[in-house]
Amino acid sequence: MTDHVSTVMKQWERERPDLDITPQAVIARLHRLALRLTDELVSVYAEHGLGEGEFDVLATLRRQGAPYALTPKELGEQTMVSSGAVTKRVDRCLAQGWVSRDRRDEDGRGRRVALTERGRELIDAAFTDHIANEHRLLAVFTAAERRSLARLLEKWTEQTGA
Amino acid sequence: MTDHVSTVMKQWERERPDLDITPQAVIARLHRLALRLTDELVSVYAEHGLGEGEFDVLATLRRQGAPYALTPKELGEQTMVSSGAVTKRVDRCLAQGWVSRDRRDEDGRGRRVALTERGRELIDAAFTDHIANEHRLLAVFTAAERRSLARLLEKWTEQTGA
DNA sequence: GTATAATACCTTCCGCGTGAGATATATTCC
DNA sequence: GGAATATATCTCACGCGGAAGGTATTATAC
Repeated sequence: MTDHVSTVMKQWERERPDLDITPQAVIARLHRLALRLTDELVSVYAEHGLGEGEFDVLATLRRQGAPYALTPKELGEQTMVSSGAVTKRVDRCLAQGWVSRDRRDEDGRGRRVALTERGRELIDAAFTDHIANEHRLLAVFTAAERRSLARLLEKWTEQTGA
Repeated sequence: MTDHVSTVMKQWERERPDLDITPQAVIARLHRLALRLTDELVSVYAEHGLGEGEFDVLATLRRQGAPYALTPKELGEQTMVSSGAVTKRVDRCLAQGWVSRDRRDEDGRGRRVALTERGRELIDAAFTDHIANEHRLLAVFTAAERRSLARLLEKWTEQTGA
């Protein structure tokens, strides 16, 4: 009860006693935690010379299975960023030789972004470290707590439609 | 089990059976959820003409209680952004007449950022809507689930040191 | 009391994502 | 087949935050 969010909540209870600010116990904490976790995850990406956007692109391609390819549109849908962001992220990966970008024969409008051999090796190494990092971050919890947390988040996700 | 994260996890299980990717059930979901929630919260700020940064500044000042003032340094510590970001956020609030920024007498290096009357009225209205929004977002859960979730997040926060 | 260091804030440049619009190709409807 | 529309991608201007460096003020050491 001595963390930042608790302090903030006490301030609001004093200043706005007309409001029930209990949701903050969940929502504010979740946001702070997400920020903190992002920093932790990004630092591992950085060890492999990857930014968050690049990791996102390479990992998304990798998990599709061979031949590790998607269109920019699919990439954007799966990673939840705008089309402009996809173009730039792929540009950066392209400049490093991690992916190729070709015209698709079936549809001249479409492109096909695919992992190169170097890209696949890189993301395999980075992803291995990434998962180890996630295990480390979750080490606080017992297996039961993890399941409980996963279930609650899943329920929320479903309802909220994310 | 049909949400995006579940799909992604199945892909990884197929592609990297050497890894235990169960942490993703928690971490990936938490990140997606945080993004989605941020969008929901920001849309309410926007109804009051506020961006996330401005809301953050005004709310932080408001919850301090009268006279609703902090130094830029304190503001940055509480909102977890860089000093450059504080300057710009305060600049924007200043331009709208929501805060004042004066030199402090005790220490000529320091400044004192304070809510104006207009700023206080604005954040009081916006914060009321904000809390209603949070209640709406948490309506999925029973009271017990909320407590459970809050407790798990708090435990994680403490351990991680956020 | 003066030189040095520390502190608080601001300025500037940069990277990244967004969103609107531009371009190229494909589809549909007559 | 041609016009209108739809689709896929890219381009560009913008906003925002980070980080490094600059300036002003205060504290410290001698």
